[in-house]
Amino acid sequence: MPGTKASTAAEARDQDRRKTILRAAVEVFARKGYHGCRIADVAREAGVAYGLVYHYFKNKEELLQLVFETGWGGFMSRIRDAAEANAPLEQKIRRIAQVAFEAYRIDPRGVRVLVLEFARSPSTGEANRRTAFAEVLGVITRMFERARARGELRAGLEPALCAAMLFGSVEMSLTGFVMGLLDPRESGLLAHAQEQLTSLFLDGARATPEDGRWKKDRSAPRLKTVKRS
Amino acid sequence: MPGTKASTAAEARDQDRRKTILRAAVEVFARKGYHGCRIADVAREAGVAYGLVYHYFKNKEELLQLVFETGWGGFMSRIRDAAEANAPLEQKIRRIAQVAFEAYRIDPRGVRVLVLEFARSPSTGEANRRTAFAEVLGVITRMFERARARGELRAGLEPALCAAMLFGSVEMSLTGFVMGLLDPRESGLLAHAQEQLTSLFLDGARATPEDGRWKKDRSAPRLKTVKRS
DNA sequence: TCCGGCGCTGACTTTCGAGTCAACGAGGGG
DNA sequence: CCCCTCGTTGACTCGAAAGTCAGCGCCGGA
Repeated sequence: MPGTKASTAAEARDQDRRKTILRAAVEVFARKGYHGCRIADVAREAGVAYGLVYHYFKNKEELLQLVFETGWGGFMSRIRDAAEANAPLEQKIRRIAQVAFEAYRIDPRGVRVLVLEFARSPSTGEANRRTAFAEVLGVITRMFERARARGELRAGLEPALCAAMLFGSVEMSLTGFVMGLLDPRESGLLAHAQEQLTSLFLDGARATPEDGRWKKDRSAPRLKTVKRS
Repeated sequence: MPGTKASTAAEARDQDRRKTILRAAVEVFARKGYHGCRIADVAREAGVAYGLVYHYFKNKEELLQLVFETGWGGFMSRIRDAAEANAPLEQKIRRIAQVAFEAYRIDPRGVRVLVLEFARSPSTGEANRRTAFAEVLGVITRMFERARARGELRAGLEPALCAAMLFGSVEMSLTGFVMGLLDPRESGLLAHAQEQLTSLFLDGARATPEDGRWKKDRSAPRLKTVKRS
């Protein structure tokens, strides 16, 4: 039936347009932040007319809401996969770190939006960000509860606080990268970050009595200080 | 000289007014966030006329800037004291945690503003928050560098990443409290938080041998479940 | 080639809040 | 007791950006 075919093709083009605009929104959002983001900018970035944005999205809020949901949804599902995997705690934590830093490597701009803008901006009021944090922290808390039940967690540690600390570590590290306070190019810091995060979280920062023990042969133990002024 | 006396008294009253408005600004800011904050709200909260705000402050930006500087400045100087104290790493970390959680206990509203609004909102554009984060992370990074030089830090840990993880842990825990995801009243969680943060950061989350021994077979390809239940 | 619909356009309207300013009145000095 | 100063007031101006809409022109079909 031609009608179906045509309408299908039309719908496909529609979706393309939507995606174009959405991608442009991410771009502008990453560059100028939530407040500095004007619909006119999004339209220009997408190469479409101002009014068209309102054809595809009810208003600015809905647009930004969708930008967020897309990005956050993807991130969340990966985190959830990692946290709910059937694996030892160590592997789960490593995977969580991996999800985060890999996301940054692949799409720094998208991470920037999530970490710096969405996580704290009143887009749909506060409910949104509150829900988002509650979601991650909830998932990770449950991971630690299970770990505790299995005896993988050191005694006396409150799962909810562990979750806050783990996610906080991840998030602030990403913030450091995103803001340029940590330089990803420097001595493979980005690659190192994932392993250090896992290691520090599991075994702590304290020097061991027999310090000098290494899990793995690493060639360059000396890293120049990464400090931005 | 009466003139001096009068002008002094006048100046004192001036400062009172300024403080009243500043305090009102913190209030409104905590309640409605940076974006929802209108000068009209601040004026109403302070019980003064709209125009008077502009007598005491150049513009909205300056007003909010001062709100931040006051709060952040106090926080920073305490953190700096803790990080630069002449004490073992463990004590410094404990003090940093203490500064944060104590601040929350005393003035949740102020912490709310700092943690949820200031830390991530484009107030004076981005420069502000970038500077703020750079400042804390810089101070804490230096703390870890000194610790490493003294042999207090486990080998292979990058100070800048340690700093991001420590501060991230603190910040996300506070976020949890501020957002009500962590309940401070619950079994003394607030008091516990400080100790757990220190303990976990220094010694890790991994169960100790007496908790039940786990081996970390990183390279084992078996993703199959670990039998312990 | 002509027609008709609709995706698309961007100028216009509306809304909203920052920042201004002319005037008011309390209170102190002459 | 009056006037003058200046802190204070809040209605107004102005600009910026969200959101609307009347019509244009592209494209597919006749």
